[in-house]
Amino acid sequence: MTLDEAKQHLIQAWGTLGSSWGVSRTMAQVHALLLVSPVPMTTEDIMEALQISRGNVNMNVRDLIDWGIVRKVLKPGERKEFFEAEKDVWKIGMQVAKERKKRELEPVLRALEQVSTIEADITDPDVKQFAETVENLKKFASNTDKTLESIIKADENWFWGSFFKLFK
Amino acid sequence: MTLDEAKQHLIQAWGTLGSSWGVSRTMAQVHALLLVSPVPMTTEDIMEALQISRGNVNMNVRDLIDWGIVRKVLKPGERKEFFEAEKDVWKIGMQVAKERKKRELEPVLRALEQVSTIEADITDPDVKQFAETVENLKKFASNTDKTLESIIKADENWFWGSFFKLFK
DNA sequence: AAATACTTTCAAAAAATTTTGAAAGTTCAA
DNA sequence: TTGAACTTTCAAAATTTTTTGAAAGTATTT
Repeated sequence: MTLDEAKQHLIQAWGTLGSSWGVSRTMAQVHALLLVSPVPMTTEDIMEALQISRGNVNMNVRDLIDWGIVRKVLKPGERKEFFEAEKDVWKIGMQVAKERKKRELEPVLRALEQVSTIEADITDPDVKQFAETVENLKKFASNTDKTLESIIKADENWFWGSFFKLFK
Repeated sequence: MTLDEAKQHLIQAWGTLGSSWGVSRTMAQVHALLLVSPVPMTTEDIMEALQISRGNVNMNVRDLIDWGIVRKVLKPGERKEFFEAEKDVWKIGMQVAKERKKRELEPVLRALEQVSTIEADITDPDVKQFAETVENLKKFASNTDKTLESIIKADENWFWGSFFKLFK
């Protein structure tokens, strides 16, 4: 397998996997492409490499930037914008965990909170059962949320931890 | 809010959230419906409650059974099949973690493994960079995999743990 | 064996999502 | 201020996913 073949493979695989992770194929492919590119790429480079339209590249790159795993790079003297992916896999993982928590977990919690304001006859066994199920879901979701939060916080503290050690 | 309104709310919310979790809206709704139903439901009940077709109910219920979070229940004397959701939220979480690991993480690992068989000039800095990125992805994915595995194993052992204590 | 009461399948239709590309918008140099 | 070099937007088109419903399949009763 040559380097280019291997890259092609990885980009395709990442794209396929993207769909099962709830990310569009193209967004995953753009990410993979930038991830394995040794240098930042322009919109045109990405269009060329993945054979997709300008608008498509623009939207997907913007989304990746929103996710915090791709950065805009401006080269002095160049008008064009270049893009590069975060290469530190741990940072990518943390960023994705953070975003998914925000986008997926927090809405669940809000929805459960709203539903648990049900004011009905607690003696009704059906109401009791429902309230209990919702309560359990809430506990589970909020535990998951807190666990993720502390992992993320611990990771962010790591920097400050080493930073302060310099001064102790 | 009445009980039925609260149930409707939860089903709708679960459906919306499903999409961002890579699960189809309807599958999530069927799951929510069964989760808040105090009794097992038939295909017809589900059709009626969610206003969807027979085939659709059949497929989504089958998928939920594949995921291991819904069970077929046969009532003596009844020809129809009834369905009920696993109500233990921790068990649901574990089951979902287990399936997602199998369906999402393991394919990533296989794809990375395949790509890392690249046989190219290691002195080429581009090849080196690529190999390193893939290596890091592999490490991260396999760490995640192992962590999940041990949580799942620990959870499964919990039962045997208490079971053996009875005999010590 | 035939009728009945179900469940499953799957091709076609509908719905949702993604992609395109041309037009509008922006930025900057001259 | 104008024009060149880019980026962004968005309505329409293409694609993918989901849903439907009728036909086929299966099991049970008579």
